[in-house]
Amino acid sequence: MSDANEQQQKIIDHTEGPLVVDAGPGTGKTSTLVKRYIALLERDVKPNDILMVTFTNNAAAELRDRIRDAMSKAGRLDEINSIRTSTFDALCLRMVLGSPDIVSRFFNIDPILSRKARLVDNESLNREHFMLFYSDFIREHGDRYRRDGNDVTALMGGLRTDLYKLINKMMARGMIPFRYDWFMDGESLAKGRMNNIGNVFANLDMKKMRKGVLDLADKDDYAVPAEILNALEKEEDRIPPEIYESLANDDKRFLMLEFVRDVYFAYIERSVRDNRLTFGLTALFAFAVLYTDERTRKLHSVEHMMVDEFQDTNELQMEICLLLLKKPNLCAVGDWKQGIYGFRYVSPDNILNFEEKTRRLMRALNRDRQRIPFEVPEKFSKIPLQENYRSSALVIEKSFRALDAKTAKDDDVARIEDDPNIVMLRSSGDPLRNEHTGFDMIYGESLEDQQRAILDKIKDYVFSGDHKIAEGGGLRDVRYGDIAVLCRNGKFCRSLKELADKEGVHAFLHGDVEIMSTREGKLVLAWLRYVNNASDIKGKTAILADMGASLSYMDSVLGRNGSEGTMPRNLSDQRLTLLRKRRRPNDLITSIFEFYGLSNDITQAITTILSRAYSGSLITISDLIRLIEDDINNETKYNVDALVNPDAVIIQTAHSSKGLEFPIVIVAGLDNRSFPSYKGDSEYLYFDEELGVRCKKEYFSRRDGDVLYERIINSWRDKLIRDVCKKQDRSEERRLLFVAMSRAKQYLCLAAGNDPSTFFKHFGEGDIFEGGGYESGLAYDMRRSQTPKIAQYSKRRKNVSVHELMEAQGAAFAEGIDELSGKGADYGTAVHDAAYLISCGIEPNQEYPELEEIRRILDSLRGAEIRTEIRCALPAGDVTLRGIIDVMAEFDDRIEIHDYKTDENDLNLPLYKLQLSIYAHAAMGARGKRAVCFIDYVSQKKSIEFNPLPMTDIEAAVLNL
DNA sequence: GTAATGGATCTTTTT
DNA sequence: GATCCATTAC
Repeated sequence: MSDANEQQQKIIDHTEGPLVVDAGPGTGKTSTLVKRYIALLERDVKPNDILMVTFTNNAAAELRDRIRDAMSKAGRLDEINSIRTSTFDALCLRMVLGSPDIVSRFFNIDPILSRKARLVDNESLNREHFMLFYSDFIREHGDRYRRDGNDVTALMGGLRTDLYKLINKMMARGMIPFRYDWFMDGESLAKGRMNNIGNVFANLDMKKMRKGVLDLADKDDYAVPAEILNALEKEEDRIPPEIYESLANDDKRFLMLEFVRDVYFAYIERSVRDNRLTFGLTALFAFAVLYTDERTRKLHSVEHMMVDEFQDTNELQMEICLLLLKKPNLCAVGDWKQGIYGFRYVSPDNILNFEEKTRRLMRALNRDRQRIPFEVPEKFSKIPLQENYRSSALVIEKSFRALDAKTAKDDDVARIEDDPNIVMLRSSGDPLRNEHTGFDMIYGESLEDQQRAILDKIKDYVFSGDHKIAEGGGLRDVRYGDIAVLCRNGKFCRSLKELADKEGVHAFLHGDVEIMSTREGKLVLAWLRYVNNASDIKGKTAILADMGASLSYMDSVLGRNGSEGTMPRNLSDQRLTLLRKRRRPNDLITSIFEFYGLSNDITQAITTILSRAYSGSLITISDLIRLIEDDINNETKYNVDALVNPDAVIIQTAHSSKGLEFPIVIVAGLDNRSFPSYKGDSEYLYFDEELGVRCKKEYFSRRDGDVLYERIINSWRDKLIRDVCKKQDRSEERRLLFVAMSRAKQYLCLAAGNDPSTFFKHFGEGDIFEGGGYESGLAYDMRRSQTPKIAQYSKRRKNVSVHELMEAQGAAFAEGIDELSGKGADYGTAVHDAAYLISCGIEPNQEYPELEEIRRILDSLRGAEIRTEIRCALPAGDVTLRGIIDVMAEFDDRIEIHDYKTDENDLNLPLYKLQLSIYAHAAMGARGKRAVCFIDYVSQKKSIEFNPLPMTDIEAAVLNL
């Protein structure tokens, strides 16, 4: 391990009292943490008294490995098994299951959590559990919330999902309900700080306010009370107190708050009764146990605590940290600039205002008795790490520029040099990185153009020879695996990956996938339905449609055109086989995939998820069906452990790139409204620090004679508050851009489409560094930087179908193409369709003499992964050739490309060789294996095997166009 | 100059 | 259904 730099050493030596480490990207915080750990041991602190907390299992495991390593080097082998590293969640679970009975004491409820309580990590199942509980709650207590001309039950009827989300947010925020009130300051948090922000109203433009109210009064789906309008009439230039009062508080809202609290509390009670934990509940209960029980506190508390990624902690986690300390030795390591998890109710506040928050929380937690056994420390230290060992000076400079990029045209963001919280870094890594570095910007005229420009840029990095990677003190050429493309959203990732496959660029998509919406997921759903109920039309239709059955065929099979209608024999047989496995879902699902010869990362993930759900709380096949349907509806994503090709470009979201580094990074999709994203909170029920718990809808009733009109309408109060009083904070988008850009070690590139965002323009328009005050005194000069010329991707690639290309190859062949065989083109198509059905395991209802040969060919491919009718694309010259491969069989060592021909002679052979060679090159590019071609003359019962023609022949053919 | 209107386009996810 | 921005209206 290399020596620590000056600042790192300060951190290592700082062993007494609270310490915040501002660890920007690439500053070596993990190695500093490891060294600090060893330093503590050398001061005779026992391993049992040092707790290292991280967020992910990976991070915890890595930290543990590195500490072990360092300890064995330091000759401390005897203590190696006492290292305490943990994730927050594992730590909390251990504490809860250690003293489960305390939870009931804290909440004063009858049911008692048992040691066998289970943590359910499937979000769909948890949501479903909540919904079941909620229906029971409404049935029993719904009437309570219909009073005083209000009906919260009706209001919430359509907002159940929002309610579930809100409760989870409140957990993270440390808002805890009791039966009749809230824990600590929960109530004032729920009500919001409206009373303290009178000055917000004082500064409001009365004209704007008046107009806002009057506009809403005119609309059908709002109901502004008459007294508010009257008040507005009277007061000319001052905001009438009635409006102020009505915005801040009103009875309707208070009944809603009561409802939310009661549901929240009853949900906790029910979860305890069902012995069922979620991640949120586990943390909440861990806090409850620590807060209540001195014994548990003593059992788990430590003298030293180091928390990594502290900017990602929420309020509850920070409280748990404080309750776990014997002494004020909390070392919080993180970087507020990388706080990008606001949507999980985390804000960089914990690290930015560490001192103030610690004081406040300690006071609150010790208010009635001393739970934290020390006084609020006098001194809080903050040490920044300023040496960056990852990136070139250029990359660092550009990354920091992200922090003052405007998120909208009129955004007035402070320049980074004016922001006291920003600590500049110097590049201290391999000096070769500063020689071989670059910053580029590219854009295209459309989304696809942008993605093609990205792929071209990748090829340029890899093949032009203009770029070198610094490694082990030397230089080497660029490989695909050095490059990462970081996008704002998953959709962009997926479409880019698709295009990369078509263009033969080796790429690997990292990230969670909506696996239930894939073909594999839908097949399982269809089969489960069909197995569960032999007359399930949806299931049967999906199975047949997947096999490419025609509409008329499906009608006859499903008995829709008057006939009896039976499923094909092999399908009904398969159903019976599966039915016997209905109690063994793992086996059942595996068999479904086997039937299709499917075995890949997606099938793997689906099998695991469904089996796990089954072994948990689900019992029947209909439960599994519901789970899959839920996941499809809710677009639930699951992690898929894909096989990683070490030499492939990594495509992932900017969020998931946190903590990683790559020699070359392309930040993609810097498009207007996309990155930065302008999308606001879509929840109708939400919590906001200032506004408290609010609802965008309200219950409205009007009595007209004997008739009562009831409606759920938009809340004028909420609309006004958000329109007039709230400005939205998009700083997180800047931090996300910062995270993405600072992953790069040497080369950085930004990409946009036809409508670039403010972020993209920030780096492209004019010389933004001119006259700037970059007198930071650091080792590089920012003003030296050039604004790059933006290379536009102008030439749009033309798509050419393989058949067009063949037709263009001269008169000699043209004749043959039009009449594929003596039997005509229609006949050829019919045979192809039948062949497709056979490859899917279905017997076609029409028999052709050629099918015997086709069965023989498919038989000969046993052992290979067979895919049929695949679209493929191959860039050649300045066009992209596209076509459909009849059969592609992938063996371990090779790929076989087959194409059925019904010709009676060999006249078109040279042309077909060209056609299959194109397919072969596309397949070789996509799969990285050699390919062999087979022209299967199924009418003549012979196959011609050959090696694909070289690319030069294909390019020559393109020139003939 | 400012206000009203219309068009385009819309996310992230450890445990 | 919200929200920014460009265009039009005054």
